[in-house]
Amino acid sequence: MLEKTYDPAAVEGRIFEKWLDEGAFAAGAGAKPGAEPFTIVIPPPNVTGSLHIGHALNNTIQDILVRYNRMLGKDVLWQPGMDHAGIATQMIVERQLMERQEPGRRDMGREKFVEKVWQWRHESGGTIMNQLKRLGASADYGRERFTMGENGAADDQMVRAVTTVFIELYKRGLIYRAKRLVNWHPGLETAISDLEVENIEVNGHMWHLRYPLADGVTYDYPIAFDVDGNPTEYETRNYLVVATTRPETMLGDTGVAVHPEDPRYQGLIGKSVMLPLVGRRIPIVGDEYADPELGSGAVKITPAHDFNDFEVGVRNALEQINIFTTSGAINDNAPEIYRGLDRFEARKRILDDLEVQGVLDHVEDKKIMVPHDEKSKQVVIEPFLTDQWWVKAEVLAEPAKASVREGRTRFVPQQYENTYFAWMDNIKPWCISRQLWWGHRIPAWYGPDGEVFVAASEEEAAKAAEDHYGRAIELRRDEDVLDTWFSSALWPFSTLGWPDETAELKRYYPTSVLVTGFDIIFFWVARMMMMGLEFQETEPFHTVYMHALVRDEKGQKMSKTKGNVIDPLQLIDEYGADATRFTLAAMAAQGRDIRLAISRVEGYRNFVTKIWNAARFLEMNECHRLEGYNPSGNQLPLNRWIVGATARAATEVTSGIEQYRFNEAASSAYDFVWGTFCDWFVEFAKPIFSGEDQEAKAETRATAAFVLDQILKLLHPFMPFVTEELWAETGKIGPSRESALVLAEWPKLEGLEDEAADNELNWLMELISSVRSVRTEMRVPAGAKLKLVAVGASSLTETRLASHEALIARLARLESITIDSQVPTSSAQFVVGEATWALPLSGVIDIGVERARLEKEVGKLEKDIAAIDKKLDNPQFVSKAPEEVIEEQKARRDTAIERRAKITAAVARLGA
RNA sequence: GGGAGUAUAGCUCAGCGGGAGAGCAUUCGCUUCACACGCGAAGGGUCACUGGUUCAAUCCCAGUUACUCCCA
Repeated sequence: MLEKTYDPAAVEGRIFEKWLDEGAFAAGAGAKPGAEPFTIVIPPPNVTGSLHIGHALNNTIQDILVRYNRMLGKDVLWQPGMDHAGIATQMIVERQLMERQEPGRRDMGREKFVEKVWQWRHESGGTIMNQLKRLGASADYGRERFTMGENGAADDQMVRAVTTVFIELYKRGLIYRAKRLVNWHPGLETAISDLEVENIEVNGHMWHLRYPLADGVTYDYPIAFDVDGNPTEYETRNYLVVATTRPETMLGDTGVAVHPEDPRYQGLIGKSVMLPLVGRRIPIVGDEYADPELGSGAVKITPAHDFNDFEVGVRNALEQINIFTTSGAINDNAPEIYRGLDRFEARKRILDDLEVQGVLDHVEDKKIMVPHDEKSKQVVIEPFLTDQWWVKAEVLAEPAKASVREGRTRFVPQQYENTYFAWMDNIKPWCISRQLWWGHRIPAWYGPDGEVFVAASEEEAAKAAEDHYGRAIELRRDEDVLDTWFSSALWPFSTLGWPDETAELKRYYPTSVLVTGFDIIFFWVARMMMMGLEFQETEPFHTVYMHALVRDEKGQKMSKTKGNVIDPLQLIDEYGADATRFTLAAMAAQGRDIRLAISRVEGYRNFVTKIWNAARFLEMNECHRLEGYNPSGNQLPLNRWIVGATARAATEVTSGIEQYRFNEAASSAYDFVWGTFCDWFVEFAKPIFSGEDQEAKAETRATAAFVLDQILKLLHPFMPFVTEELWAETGKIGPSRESALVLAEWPKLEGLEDEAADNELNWLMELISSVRSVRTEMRVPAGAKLKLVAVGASSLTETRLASHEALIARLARLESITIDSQVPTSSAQFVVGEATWALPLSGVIDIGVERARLEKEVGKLEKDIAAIDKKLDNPQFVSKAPEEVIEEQKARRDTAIERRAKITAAVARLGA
């Protein structure tokens, strides 16, 4: 006997262990012979991460797809794993060393430090994998991969994959080394990706500075204008005003740009200014980058510290002078008094000095966008000129764009293709080197003259160097590591064994679908597409499903600082994994963010309990599965109806999942299970179970057990735990189960619909609902049993009444049901089908209330009829609308008129 | 500045050209032999606004307003 309520906490762990023990998640488990493969690679979570609500949604959707396809009998692989998160992991271990007051990274040296990080990875990294298990994710954990491999050794397959790709791309001229501006993190002292930079609007200033013209040059600057904007008055100036939001960078200025068409400054192009504080003579150049409308129209150019200035510098052959150290202090390229000052301290000092020297013209307040480190949002990112390794993403992007344009990879929802193209069309060279110790070390060695040798090992590099120099020579390995995403981009094939030609690679690549959030479309999709096409010649996935962002109830992004984070593990603890998953699935409408409300989770927890109790009820009534039960062989309309309804539900759930409309699949299942099976079928079955008709009882029991089986299957992808538990419980009696539910066959129900049975049961439900409704409106005490009189009943209705009398009496709380030609006096009346039904309520009925109730309905019918008449009276409608629409309108009109007549008669019968 | 999205019941959201829906909340009733995490019933909407297309618009198109996100 099942417990009264389902206790997820007591069941989930045990069920999960069982699945693992049975190898239910292993690649190919339960696959039919000759089955086609279905593959999903997990978007690798970060080894330092823990499960947040976005992961919960992402993995719930993957698991729904995986479990569904597994039940279809496909050869399913869900490949799990994590990435090594270069920066985050290194930071965690460094912080840990500090807390333990152990020697820091630089004190212990690279080798020892990396060892420490590995130790951390094995001891405390990857908690998220266990958290995914709590969610019920059915990935093939035996195949878990890590972007750094088992230990990072050169011969580890995951490391070889990265090395091979690097060397190949280098050979193909798609990787190169160059000195360019990068986004520099002065705290971590490494380059970071543009995608790790967040531009934040802050209150800043625009400082206008007077740069004195060299060689005694002067010019006339307009200071007054007529109505047409033509200058009427000039003053003679021996300086040029430039505007800047970052005055400290002036130490690195190597030019001033004005627009070549700007009449104010045209004559100054080719002349020079003397840079204040520094005393450097720098040229005035004409460049369209200078916007005459912005600021003074003249702009200082600091090629080494601004992305736009860098371009201007290249165009005009300006010098690049770096004035910062790697930690963001002023370096030796600046005048001595500023050296060693932090960049913010330097700004203050420089402003003071400029003011003293009369260089500061004026200051205005301005909202400015400042690049910040997107994780901490505290550190200001610095454009910084360094030697880095780059991938020609603009070349790799071409085939990746073609794949989507030509439909070999499609996005669901499709509108995300725009985002993809927008980014791909403007893709910039990808900086792949990072000044870290944790990561794939770049396989490049340098000779004493700076000659580069890219090779798979030190031996190979040494050999190449010997060939080059004609003698053995000492090489120095590149200190840097690769961007974590460089290795993640290989994930769809590196996890399958590449560069070795494994059976898995052959079988499971390309994968089927990538499930991810739109916020990381560039990280994942674009890079995996580029690498997949370059190294496997095939797109890594045919479908990219982009799911929504989970927000809080008010629509705000969840964040720790706002304190509005909903922890999925807490939800699982409180409501169970099934309710948590079902909520996320039910709210995952395409192209729309999810505003997660706890009340929804609670509601779906109730749904889990409801299913549990329905199963419990069946168990109590000996509804056991029957060997050889044939759902199309049912005799009773009730049973013929419910199996048909089950088939409809199965079709809806199936098509919902197939179309990535998870909310539709979930709500179809919910409506069927609660609204049809529990609310009606089970209620209808009760009198049969307690009745004497043994044949009807046997058929209904078997049908109930059959339908419950289908329900468990249909819900399994959404609620794996409770369904598996019930599958086991209901498997204890009757024919033995062929497998656990996780490997059971997805429902294939065809030819079970029966229109006659549907009509009969729909009539029955309408009749019962009508009685209940009238009872409530007439304020009949719930306990009171009424008489029901049918007037004007057809023979079909009489037959139906006869066969369902006990049932109707029970569910509508009736004392008797009779057929008469007259409506008894003092009756409440209603119409179902062709008949008028009366509930004699003498002494109870308030004629006024009853009249009002009926007249309200007449009024509603009048309105409906008028609306339909308006359509039918319109010749345009009759001539242009499709035939079936016209027929439908006519039919609706007829039934409404008929009904109106009956209710009007009922009103008349109430008398005066 | 460029791009995308969203406005439907008190709240959170479905609704894919012909009769406005769900869950939660609200109100009323219920020791109905699975379930109060329940049962039954009810109230509640100018489908943001203005035009257009169409025989017909919550739905398609254009514009307006408000909000959200992405990119600069």
